[in-house]
Amino acid sequence: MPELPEVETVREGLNRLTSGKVIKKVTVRVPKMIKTDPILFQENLVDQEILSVSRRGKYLIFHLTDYELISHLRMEGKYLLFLDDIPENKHFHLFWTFNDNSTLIYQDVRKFGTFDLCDKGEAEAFFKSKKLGPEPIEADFDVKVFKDALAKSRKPIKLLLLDQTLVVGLGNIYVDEVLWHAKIHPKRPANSLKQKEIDVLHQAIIATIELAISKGGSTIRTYKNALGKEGSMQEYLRIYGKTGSSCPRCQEAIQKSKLGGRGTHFCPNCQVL
DNA sequence: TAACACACCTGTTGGC
DNA sequence: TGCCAACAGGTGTGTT
Repeated sequence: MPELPEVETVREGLNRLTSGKVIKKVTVRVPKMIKTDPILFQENLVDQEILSVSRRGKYLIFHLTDYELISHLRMEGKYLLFLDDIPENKHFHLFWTFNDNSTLIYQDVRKFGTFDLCDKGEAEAFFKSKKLGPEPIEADFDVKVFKDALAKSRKPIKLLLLDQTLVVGLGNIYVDEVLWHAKIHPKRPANSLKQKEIDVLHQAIIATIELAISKGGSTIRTYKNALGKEGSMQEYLRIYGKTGSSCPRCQEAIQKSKLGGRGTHFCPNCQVL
């Protein structure tokens, strides 16, 4: 389940493996994943060079000669590069064959991933239309702006952090982790948070994402990076997936409930509603 | 406009 | 052993 740290790790691998390659052929097996015109998608990508691969939130951006290709991995999307022979796999949905005969493949068991092909310079407008919040880094993520946004909503804090408008990159795993670190119950209304709690939460978001990136992300189910390697952040998770285990802080049994349809882990002692 | 429910999708898991 | 329902969850869309 790629969240920002996993996407960043994939980006790094893709940038290393594909920059400088020129696309010679595109095969799309699942057209519905292409959100712009699938025919134009196949035609326009031919002869395009991959200049670099960047990231905005959980989106990957392939910077091409004349276009910007925006890719979202959603739940289980992953990229694989084959230098020659390609094994048969029913979950391989998109193929880019390069000038050196290597092939980049997009694999996605659930077919949730999306692709948007934009003209050069239009990616920014695409992200603006999605109302994406700042990156969870000190330079972008202003605590005062964060505080003002929280004060305007009665939504449970977990759901607000998941919706990508206050800050990008958090998914179900890291939201549970940062709320545990900040000792905030996931169901707390956003506008009930005190200044000190917001400061701690703000720092927990930055620190958790930074640590996760340095560990290559978390491999919970099927995630692997573009080099086929697993991350190690799952060894540093304190609460996600630990239902019934002792809280590392107070030894109380960790509980799991549903919030917004998502499995939600919390310590009933440290994170009081 | 905000809040919420549900659809998308398929492999895995647990209960019977 | 086999069947079936529940579950996993990021995002878009529809409803209230």
